[in-house]
Amino acid sequence: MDTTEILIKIRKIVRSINLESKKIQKEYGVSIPQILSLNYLNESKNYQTTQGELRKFLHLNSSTTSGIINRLENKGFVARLPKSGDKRVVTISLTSKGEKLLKQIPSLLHLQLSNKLQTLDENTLKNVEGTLELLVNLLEIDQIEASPMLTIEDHLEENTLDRI
Amino acid sequence: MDTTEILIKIRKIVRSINLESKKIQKEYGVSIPQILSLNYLNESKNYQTTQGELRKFLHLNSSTTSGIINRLENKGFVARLPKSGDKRVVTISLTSKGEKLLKQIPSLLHLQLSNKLQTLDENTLKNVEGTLELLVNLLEIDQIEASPMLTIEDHLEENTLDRI
DNA sequence: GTACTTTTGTTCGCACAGAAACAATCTTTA
DNA sequence: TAAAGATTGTTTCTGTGCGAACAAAAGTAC
Repeated sequence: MDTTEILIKIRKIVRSINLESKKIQKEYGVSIPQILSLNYLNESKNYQTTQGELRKFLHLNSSTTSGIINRLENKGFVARLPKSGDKRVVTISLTSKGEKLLKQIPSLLHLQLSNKLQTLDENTLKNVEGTLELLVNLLEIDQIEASPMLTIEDHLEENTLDRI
Repeated sequence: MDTTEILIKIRKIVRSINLESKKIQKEYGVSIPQILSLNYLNESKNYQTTQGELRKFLHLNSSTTSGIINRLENKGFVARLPKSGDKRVVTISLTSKGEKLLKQIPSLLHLQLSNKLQTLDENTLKNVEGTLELLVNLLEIDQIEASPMLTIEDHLEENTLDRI
């Protein structure tokens, strides 16, 4: 029964993170995925990116990414600029209002989980990382198998984008 | 930057599990939370339980649990029997249709994650469990702090229910 | 150079998830 | 016993997340 306990533990971890996301949303009006998006924009060239780049960074479905951008756009933190050469591509830009917000929000490093993690000693932290990496790999093998040809490239690309 | 990488890794794990849940839902018409609920009912006395018990087992919000029961009820796998002594309490019962479904669904142990986990050797598996336990504890401390008096009991109660 | 295919995003429908507000019922207390 | 409070669920609102269907634009083939 070890494996089902692992499933439940993962569920618990997810739930805790969701709860923290809700808390942040209540305080600052933006959720964690929204903050991750704003952060990505803030560190992008010209404070701009495209839906596709953001999608790859967040590892999310295109429709989900669209929804997150919609909410940020409605609040005025982000603007869609459909101007570029390829007219299919929508350029997303951080607004000054969005930049102002980012400065007021405590960095993600101040999240409860991050804080707690930093209290761990070096070896334990490395172990945590290694275990998660193991789980990620265990799970991602199937995704590659279940996907068409391009996925292996996507996968490599994803890994190179694994930074906040 | 270790901590942000950990956050992203957790996101990836969650996403994989969600994808699997969607796949199961497409094949069998029920999602993982719904299957967990049916399983719980199947192992309960008289194939019956209450919303509150199920909520504690799933570690979910009352409104979320309500929604899951609604979907199961609409499909006829579960019935609400408002008969018990305490008229606030809603008894939930597994229908024969629900029992039939459960027999056709491969056990949760056949989930991809579970299968993969079983390929690991004893020590690695123990390590995975330990790490997740560590994360759970790290995260749950805050929930207790942030909650009113009863929470500590709730927490203990939750732990005794941590089986599928 | 028109027809087919691919790429890029959006929209819709669904499920999950939580908070807040509410209703109904039970319990306590004054 | 009548009023105040607690408990149990539901409903409503919002956000995340995915797949399917779609539209628009770009690229390819013939």
